[in-house]
Amino acid sequence: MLKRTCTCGDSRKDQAGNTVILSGWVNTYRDQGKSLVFIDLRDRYGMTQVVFDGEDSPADVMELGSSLRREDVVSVEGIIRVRDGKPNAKLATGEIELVAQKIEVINRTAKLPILPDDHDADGIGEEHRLRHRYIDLRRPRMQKILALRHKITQFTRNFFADNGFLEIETPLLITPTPEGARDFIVPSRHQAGHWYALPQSPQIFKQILMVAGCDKYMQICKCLRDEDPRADRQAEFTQIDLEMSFVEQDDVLKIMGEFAISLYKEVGGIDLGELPQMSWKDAMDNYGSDRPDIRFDLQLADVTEIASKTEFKVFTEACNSGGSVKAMRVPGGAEKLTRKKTDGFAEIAKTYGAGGLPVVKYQGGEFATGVAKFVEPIKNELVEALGLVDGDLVMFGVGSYRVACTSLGEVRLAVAKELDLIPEGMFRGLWVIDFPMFDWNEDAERWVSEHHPFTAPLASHLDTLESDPGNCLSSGYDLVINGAEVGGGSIRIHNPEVQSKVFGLLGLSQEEAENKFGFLLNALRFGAPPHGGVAFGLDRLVMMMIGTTNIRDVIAFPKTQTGADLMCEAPGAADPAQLEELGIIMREPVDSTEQA
RNA sequence: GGGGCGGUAGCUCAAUUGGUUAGAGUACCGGCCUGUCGAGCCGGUUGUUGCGGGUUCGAGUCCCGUCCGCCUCGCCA
Repeated sequence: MLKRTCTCGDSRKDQAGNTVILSGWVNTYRDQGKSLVFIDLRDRYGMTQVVFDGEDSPADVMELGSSLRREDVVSVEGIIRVRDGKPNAKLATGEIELVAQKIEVINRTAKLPILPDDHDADGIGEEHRLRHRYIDLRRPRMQKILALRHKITQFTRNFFADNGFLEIETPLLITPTPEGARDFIVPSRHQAGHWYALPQSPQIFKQILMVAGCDKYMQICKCLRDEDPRADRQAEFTQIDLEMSFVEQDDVLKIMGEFAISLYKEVGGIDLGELPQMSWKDAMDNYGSDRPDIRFDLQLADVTEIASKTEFKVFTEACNSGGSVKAMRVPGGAEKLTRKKTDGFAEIAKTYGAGGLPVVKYQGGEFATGVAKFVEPIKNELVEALGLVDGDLVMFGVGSYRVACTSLGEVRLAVAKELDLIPEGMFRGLWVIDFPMFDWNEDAERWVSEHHPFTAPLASHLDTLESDPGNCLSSGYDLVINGAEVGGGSIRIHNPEVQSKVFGLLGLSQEEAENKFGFLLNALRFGAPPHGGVAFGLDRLVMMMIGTTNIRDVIAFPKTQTGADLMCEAPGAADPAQLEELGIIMREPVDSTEQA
């Protein structure tokens, strides 16, 4: 084999005259006739133009050169020379070319299902890209993403190692636990009828590592949650998982904030600025979200009290049933937002549980259109409360507190997009803190954890844990950047009695708690230090730095909406003998030959 | 589980109101061309219109079912 001496991204003008060997894929060929052929040879590092020239290349090399087609794999030995023709400004190697002297055609490609060069690949359906991922990943864009992801994990390991964290692995085959997401489960052969669960996160194990005296732990680990995916999440994803002992909330936020800021700066070249803290209540009140996008203003105001003075049934019903009316002033919205557009925003509000989206314009000192006649009696109060100026438009979020806030909060994001209020290239992050401990679930008629069941109540709220769980605040915190949750964590409960109380509030009996979480409760009984930590979503960090909203772009071998790997065709049928061994009987036989 | 969009050549798409032999670009094959770089010019091969059923003289087009992909609500401690 002709062994390469440098890569397709290396050569520059000052190496003219050198003999080198390049190996790679034929990105494109340009056949100019019997005795002049160009190919762009591509590898991970770049592209170099190779020229087969009747005057300078041997005849047999010339002939092989002209037979090359896209994605053939070749090694070429040749002499670097400054290009005869114009340089190509698009290539780092654009000033030189390699004059072929020897060639080895290592592998010719079969008929290509898709083409990998970025220009052609832009329009290729994702289904084809996933099915033929080995070709898709050759694209420079995908190579760039894989490299960035590597840089992020590398930076992460270095940062935390420098700060005294130990990287410790935790098991993949663990015991199923109640609460949280749906588990993926794995049958046990030795104990037929018993099942492992795959971890939703290493949460309990990292806490136990703290009890075990490890003090500072980190791991870059796969987490698995059998829930329906979205554009920015899928069942199998990766967390940067961390835990620290003998710390309070501010200690954790300090070092994790330093990590985030330096990661964005060092790897992404992005200035995050400082990371302010905002309470969950303020985030909900002012931004209608627990992950507020603070790159633009457009804040919400509470006008419940004012709205209760109207005769507008939509308002008064919400007010009388303990709900809220939120208002958002859109500067200049009276002109910019047509009826058609506000109708579109109303659809968004409805998606998030609101009945609709009352709207009113403020022009010439009067309310116009929409619900103008209903809000006329509270005009002065509204103008003052919202600081309305001529040409503004006001949107109302109505419903329960959470519906009023979140529906209008989602509309806020849509309005910002519509009016182009989000500055390009800006990154703004913050810590959202002081989450509620619990949220009341109507269907189950019980409290559910806002964060997770191991989150400690704020010390100042410990007394409300049992007396008023709905108003008990936790020491949970989320890192939010540009409106996306990129990490979250909490100070954990290190007292077995408090942990038992929380399990009790979540509807787990003492017996169930011992049954399901006994090992954690035991660990807490044998000398648990105060501890807390964070988990960052690695996929989201990569997405944000590369500027994509598609999580599959940042995962080498991602899954589809139905959890399939189109390349290896997982999941597949099991061999009946395997099932027999595991003691599993299928209710209906699965056709193992089935094809899509 | 619900809602929405899509599936036609290897790929990206077109195909009038249901109407002749389903087209174009690209890839690939052949030919021409010595400075191209998304090369160009000429010619050619390529179809279970996702799958199954129905309506009709006639279905890519209409109806029903189903599969796959994407977006989304629920869900994601």
